[in-house]
Amino acid sequence: MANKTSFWLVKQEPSQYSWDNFVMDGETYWDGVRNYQARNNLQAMKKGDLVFFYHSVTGKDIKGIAKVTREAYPDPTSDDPRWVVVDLKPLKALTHPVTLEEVKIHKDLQEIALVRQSRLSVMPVTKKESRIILQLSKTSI
DNA sequence: GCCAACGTTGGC
DNA sequence: GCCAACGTTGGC
Repeated sequence: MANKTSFWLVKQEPSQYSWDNFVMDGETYWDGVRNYQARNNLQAMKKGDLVFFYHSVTGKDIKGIAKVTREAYPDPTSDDPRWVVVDLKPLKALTHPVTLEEVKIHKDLQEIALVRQSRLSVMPVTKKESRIILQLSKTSI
């Protein structure tokens, strides 16, 4: 993995758009973000960055990793120019999905935005946190 | 189903 | 510009 690669995490309710839907689509634009903080995170994504895909509400676990294939551009589902999307492509399903519970009990994941800011839907993940999540998931990239 | 944590809206 | 009221998200 390139050292400049940043990690992110996006949340989605699987009843609306699950990891399996995403894999079947092959590639998608990440639309519907209507929150400035989440939007700013989308805009900060660079092509090649890696994005954890989290199932909220049902499942509450990190299912897989996606790759940013196109940087932020205006949200085609909105007339409002403030909102943007990025293109994401599935990279790999996690061998072992990492549950919110596992994240919460890990002493080095106490500060992760997923726990601290439960309502944010697009958030940065530090390199250290990413390494731990990958370890917990028994997945290498 | 409840509620905490936020974000947004609108009256002043 | 403040703040109360309201709406939404998401964990429990």
